[in-house]
Amino acid sequence: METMDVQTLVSHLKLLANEARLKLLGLVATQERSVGELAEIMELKEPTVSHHLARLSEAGLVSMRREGNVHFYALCADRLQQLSRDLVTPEKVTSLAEHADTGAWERKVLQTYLQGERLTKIPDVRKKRDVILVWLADRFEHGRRYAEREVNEIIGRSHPDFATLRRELIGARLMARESGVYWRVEAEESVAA
Amino acid sequence: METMDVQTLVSHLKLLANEARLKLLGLVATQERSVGELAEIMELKEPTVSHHLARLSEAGLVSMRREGNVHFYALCADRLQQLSRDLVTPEKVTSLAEHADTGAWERKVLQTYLQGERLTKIPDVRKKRDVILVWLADRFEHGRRYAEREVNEIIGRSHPDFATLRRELIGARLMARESGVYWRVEAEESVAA
DNA sequence: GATCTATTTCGATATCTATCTAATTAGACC
DNA sequence: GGTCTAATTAGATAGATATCGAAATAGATC
Repeated sequence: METMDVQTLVSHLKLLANEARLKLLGLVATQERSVGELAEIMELKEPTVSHHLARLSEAGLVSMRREGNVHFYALCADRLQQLSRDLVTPEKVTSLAEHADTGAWERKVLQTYLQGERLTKIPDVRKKRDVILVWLADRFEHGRRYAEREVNEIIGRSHPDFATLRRELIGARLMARESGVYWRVEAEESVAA
Repeated sequence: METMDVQTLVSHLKLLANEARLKLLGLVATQERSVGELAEIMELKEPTVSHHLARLSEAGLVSMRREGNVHFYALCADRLQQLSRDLVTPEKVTSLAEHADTGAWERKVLQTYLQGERLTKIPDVRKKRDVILVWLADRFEHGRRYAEREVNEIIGRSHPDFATLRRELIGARLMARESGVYWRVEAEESVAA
C-alpha cells in the first residue's frame, strides 16, 4: 500500500463510493451469505450482485467459499481496515499536486503581460504581479551589486514606471537595498513562490 | 459526524472518488489558488473547475476568499482530516446492514419449500435447511414438554421423514431431549440464526 | 447422460456525471 | 455608463457505470 498512484487511489475510492457495494460489505460482515441470499435481501438480481462481489473480491475485500454450487461470501475485515486507514490521508492528498505542472499558469501570465522584453501592463492582482516580478528579478544577476541608476535602466527596458516596479521588487523581497546599492535576493528568501 | 446515513456516506465518497477533485485538493493544500490558475494547471476549462470547487466547498473541504473578482480557494485541512478519519470505519460498514431486510431471503426459502403446512423437500444446503428448521421448531410451544410420539406426529404433518427432521432439530439446538422427553430451546441458545 | 439449480459471463440499456460551449453575473477601471 | 476580466450558471453532449435479461458454466442428483 505504501506508494499508491492516483489511478489506484481513485479506483479504490470508486469501489467504495457505491451504496450497493457498501451494503454488501455490511451484509457479509457478520456472517457469510450466498449470492442468491444477498440478491433477495437487496432486491437486486443475481448478475448485479455477482458483479459487485467480483469487484469487491478483486480488491481483496471479500472472500468466497463454495458449498456445492452455492458461493458463500464473507468480509475480509483486516483488508477493509487497512483500506479505510490508508485511503485518504492528508499527506497523500498533498502529494497529489507534486506531479502537476504548476508552472503552466505562470507561463500563461507571462505570455499575457509580456511582448518580448516589454511589459504591456502591471497586473492588479497580487499573484499575477508576483509572477511578473519574479521574471523581472531574473533580469538581475545573482551576487552582483547594482547602483539605483542601473536598476532603473534595466527595469525601464520593460516598463516606463521603473520606480513602482523597483519598490515592488523590494517589497516582494526579490531584491534588497542598502545605502543606495541594490542586489538580487536568493529565491528561498523571497516572498513570491 | 457521529451518525451518518448511507446516502451521506456514499455522496462523500463519490466526492473524493474523482481524480480532478483530488488533484484540486492537492493543489490548494499548500497555497491558495484562483479558478483560472487551477484551470490552467489542470488543463481543464474554468466552468469545470468551478463546478468541482463548488462541490468541494459544499462539503466544507475548501474555503474561498475574494480579491476583486478573482476567487482564491484554499484547503480546509482539518475538515479533510476529519473526513479521512471517519469515512470508512469498519464499524460503520457493519452498521450499514442493520436497516436491511435480512428476512426477505428467509421468507423466499419458506415460500419455495412450503405448500401450506406441507414441506415439499428437505433443502440440501445447510443455510436453507436451517431456515426450514427454525420454522419447524416454531410449531412447538416454548416451555411445554413433548413425548417422542407427539414430536413425530407434529413433524409428520409437514413431512414423512420425521426421524431425520427430529434429529436435525436436536443437532441445530432448536430442540433438546432428555430421557425420551423433548422441549423447545430458546432462540438465543440455538445454532441457526 | 439428463436435468435441475446457483452462479457467472455476455450484451444491451438506461442513468449518471464530467466536461464543454454559450450566456449571465459581478467587480474594477476608464 | 461602457468595457474588460474572472467566475459562475445553464444547457448540451459524450463517456462511464449500474442494472437487467439471456446465455453459458458448473456442481449435484437421479
